[in-house]
Amino acid sequence: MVLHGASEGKAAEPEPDGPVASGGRATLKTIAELTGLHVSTVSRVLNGTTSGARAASAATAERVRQVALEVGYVPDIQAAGLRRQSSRLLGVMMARLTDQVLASIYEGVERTATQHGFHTMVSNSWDDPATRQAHVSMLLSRRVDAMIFGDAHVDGAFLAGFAAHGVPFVLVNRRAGDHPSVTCDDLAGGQLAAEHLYALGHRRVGVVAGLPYAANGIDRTAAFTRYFAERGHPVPGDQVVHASFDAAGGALAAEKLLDRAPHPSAIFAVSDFAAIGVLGVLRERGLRAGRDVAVVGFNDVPIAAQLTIPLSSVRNPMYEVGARGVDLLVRMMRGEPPERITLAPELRIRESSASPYTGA
Amino acid sequence: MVLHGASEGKAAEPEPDGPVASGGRATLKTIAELTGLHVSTVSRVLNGTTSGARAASAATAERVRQVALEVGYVPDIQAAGLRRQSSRLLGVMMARLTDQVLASIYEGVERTATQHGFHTMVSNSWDDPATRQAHVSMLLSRRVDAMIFGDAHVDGAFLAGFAAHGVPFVLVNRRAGDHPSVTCDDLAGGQLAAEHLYALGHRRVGVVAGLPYAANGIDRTAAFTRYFAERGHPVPGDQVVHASFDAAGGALAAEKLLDRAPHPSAIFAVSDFAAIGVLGVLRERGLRAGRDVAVVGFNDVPIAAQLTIPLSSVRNPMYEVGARGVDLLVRMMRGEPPERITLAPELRIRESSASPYTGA
DNA sequence: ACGTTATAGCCAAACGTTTGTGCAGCCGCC
DNA sequence: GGCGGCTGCACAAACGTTTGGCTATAACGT
Repeated sequence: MVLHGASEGKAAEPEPDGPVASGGRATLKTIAELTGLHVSTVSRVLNGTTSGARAASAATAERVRQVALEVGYVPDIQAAGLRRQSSRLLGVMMARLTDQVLASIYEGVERTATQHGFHTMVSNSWDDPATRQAHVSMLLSRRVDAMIFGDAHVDGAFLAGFAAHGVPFVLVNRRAGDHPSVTCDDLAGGQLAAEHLYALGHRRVGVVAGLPYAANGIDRTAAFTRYFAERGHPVPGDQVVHASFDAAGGALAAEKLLDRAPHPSAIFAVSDFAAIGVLGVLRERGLRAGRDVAVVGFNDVPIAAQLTIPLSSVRNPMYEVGARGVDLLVRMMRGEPPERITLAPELRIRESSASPYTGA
Repeated sequence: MVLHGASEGKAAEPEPDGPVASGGRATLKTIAELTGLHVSTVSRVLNGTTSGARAASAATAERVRQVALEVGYVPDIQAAGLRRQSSRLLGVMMARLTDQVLASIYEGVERTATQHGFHTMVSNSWDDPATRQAHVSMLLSRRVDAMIFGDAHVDGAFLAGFAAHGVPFVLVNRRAGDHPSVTCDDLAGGQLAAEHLYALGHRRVGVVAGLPYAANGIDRTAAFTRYFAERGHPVPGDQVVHASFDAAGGALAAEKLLDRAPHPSAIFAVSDFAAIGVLGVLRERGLRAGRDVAVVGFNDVPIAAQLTIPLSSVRNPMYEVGARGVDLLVRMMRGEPPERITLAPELRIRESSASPYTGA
């Protein structure tokens, strides 16, 4: 368990005639000199190329591994990547990891990438084109083998340019154009929320719609409003307000929605944190969520169920989205065709939307 | 803004006599051949080594930059790192990025590292030794120039071993031993919470203490209980319960604390998300936070103020912790001495602990 | 005995950079 | 007009790997 560097060896150890490079960290050369073997042989042993013709003898292999352990050899992936022309590195762009949804997706990405033998390098783009561009250039510079984008804009302008690099990529969380992607089935999710509120008797509803360039918010909103429109209760344009996915955005949007008289009897927020912002504003105005105004969020983050007024939400399999995204990417790198995958959402009804509309 | 690869050039362009390596992506060699210069000259130009004696002429430099742009050259940092023996990469270990506190700290780390010309590579350790070890080995393999640990265990066993690598590091979020670190002043923070609740009249208090190996939780708890003990109201051992920092952990701990009769009149949770778990349990038991039981959290995450019962909290300058951590690390790499820095917390009183204890 | 084949390992080139050194040409100076 | 110093670039050696090709020995079948 305890690691130890090359410099930790016994100082008085008698050195073989040749000057053993004991200066910096141990490299293949260090081991080669110590064992009297050639560096290529050491490399093959350590890479487990034991199968096939090129294998070393069992005894040699054992000796190499022994010495490698002793000197605390740790391979230089940079050098290997240079030679191999592949970094075994996946670049990941997220809008921001303080968004728990994106952090959860990233966990799925990281875990699954590790299983496939890839490392990941993640950056926050803050949904800002310049920052995104800078970080992507950085990742390209580090020769990532592929990319995962969790911050796509629905217009797909950036991705069109990026595709020219020939680096394979898949989108998670937000789809865009016909690029390969793994997302929650946001249309189905939006409809679930609509069905639920409609069934409760709500007809005057408002939507906190998320950022206008994010496909997840767009789809959730579109399916939701379509459902009401199809039943003869179209949602007026001013009752759909765009805002950031966090609590502050939700609060801002709620202010606008509730300034209208009569205020909506139900609010659908396309993100739980935005919904929490809505709950806060309701309380400030002396309205009780679940009684005066029904609230439904999206994603079903862990705290949704723990809130003082537990929040109804559409469950988004976030970890799964990340995991499946990497799976798809790996398949694509093997030459399999790109896909657009959607994962099924699930409605979780809680107190914030439990009681039927009384027409108050 | 739009990127374009080397393969995007006009196909019919007449090539200079030598075979121009137009196959894969553009390298220094590509540019060298296109300009008729030597690769070393190109390198110097592109690295902005314009100062001093070795500079290229202004005309040459301009031509090089022009061609570099045309062929869409993007440097190979791996190769540069190999030669330069420094990756300009900072490794970051966090317990898990779905913890908004750690994600915020990471944002500070990422931003500040970028300012200093470093890239960051972050991994989730899940507070699990084996996973931590695996990811750290990975980062070492990628030849990180330094490390930031946000997941230190207070015993410091792992770090003692790690120090042998000679890779400089600083701790953020959780201190350990006398390793350099940047943390919130958790002792001061715990005391702030204690002073506040004591002043309100609470004498029978409980603590949700966080994970037993996390110094931040330990310090916050220690200062809190010490304050009460010094005033003749020691907190019984069974009223200090350890749990994870998230809502689930807080809920679990709250169950235990409230099973006791009489239950505590105030609960201090060393994390806001744990506090939210506490709020949930209070509600389930028909107790009202802020009236029946005062609750104070820690960190002051954005949603604390937005909750239906806004949560009192001790503000932790999380972003700042990350940023200052990198600053310190960079200074250390320049040879300046290590430090242990603490940042001042600040009490934010809200409804969850606004009313004085009535002795109910 | 001899050709064939498998085994075990060495050799060297290559990946794309950076950087110390060498070397022309040119300018100015005495 | 010789010479020192500067300018502007080229040369080549690294950095640590991986990998195709090669060689020497051994085993083996005929």
